Amino acid sequence: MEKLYSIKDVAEHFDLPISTIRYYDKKGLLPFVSKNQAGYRVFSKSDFGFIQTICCLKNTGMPIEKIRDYIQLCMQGTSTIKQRKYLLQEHKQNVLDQQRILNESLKEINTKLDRYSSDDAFNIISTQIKYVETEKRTLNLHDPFLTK
Amino acid sequence: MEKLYSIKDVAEHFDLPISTIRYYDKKGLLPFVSKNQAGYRVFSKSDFGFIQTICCLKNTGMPIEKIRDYIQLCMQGTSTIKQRKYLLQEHKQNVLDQQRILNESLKEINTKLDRYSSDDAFNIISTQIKYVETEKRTLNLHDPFLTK
DNA sequence: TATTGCTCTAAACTATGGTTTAGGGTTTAA
DNA sequence: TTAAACCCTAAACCATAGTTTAGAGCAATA
Repeated sequence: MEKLYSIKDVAEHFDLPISTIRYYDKKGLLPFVSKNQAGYRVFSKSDFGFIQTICCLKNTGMPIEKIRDYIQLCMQGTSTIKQRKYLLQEHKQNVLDQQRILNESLKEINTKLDRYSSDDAFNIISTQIKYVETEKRTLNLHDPFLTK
Repeated sequence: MEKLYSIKDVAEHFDLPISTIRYYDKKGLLPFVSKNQAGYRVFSKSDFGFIQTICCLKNTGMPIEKIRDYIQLCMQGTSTIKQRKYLLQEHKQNVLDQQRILNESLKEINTKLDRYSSDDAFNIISTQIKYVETEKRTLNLHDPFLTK
């Protein structure tokens, strides 16, 4: 049941441009990929697992260089389990931080959307504008609003 | 109680480099900021509100150009409320997508961390390595593991 | 009043993560 | 056996989001 896959197969499976896969290979992210006699990359099923991991780390904002470090640790066998664990624990904290920031920002966006969607949106925004204009005038600063 | 603030004050408040604030101004994100006779930027309290919004959009991955568009709509007064709402609704969907991706990726990371933290980590990883090596051998591909 | 610290612009530079192009070989199917 | 579809590398190119530098002016204080 074992099968070989081309770079195109991989690109389609992960919805990535072929050029990106080549780029990742050049950056050292794909040391597990073989090449055939013609110099073509040939992928096996287990390579898909590694690439899935690469996409997961990429999607959570890990820089290419660090992904490469992680993959290289994987290639060094069981002796690097502790290092991989530390690396992923640190990254997990980054992901949790990103989630927190995203949540907080989403609240701000929802607050604004509620205002814009309110029946009273016009009056709310008008009042805000007037407040800013008053403050700017008091401080002798230019009125930033373009409403002539 | 009205007060003026320098670029340094703003930088410290938002924990941004001064150079970034100048960069945002150059990119058109800060049309509400005045300058004094010496050409120095002077910020008022209400400017902090706009900049808070800019940071919120930046933190959720909105490109500079789109933030500029949003701020410019704000400066055009109440007539652009509907456009602002659409812009933010679209962006909110992006944020929700980001959250989904982050959640899914976090699950994968946790799965790996569980493995690395297990008492049986060594055996689990060993077995995985052997599986890959067998597959690669069957397909006549090189063994990517560096364990001599 | 002079030093220190703050500010400015313009332009060059950097980092990251790719994409595109040029030139050329391989594979498959009609 | 040839055209279409694939694959390769190297190198140039691009976009985004800044940062740094150079050269200069303003402000506060000892």
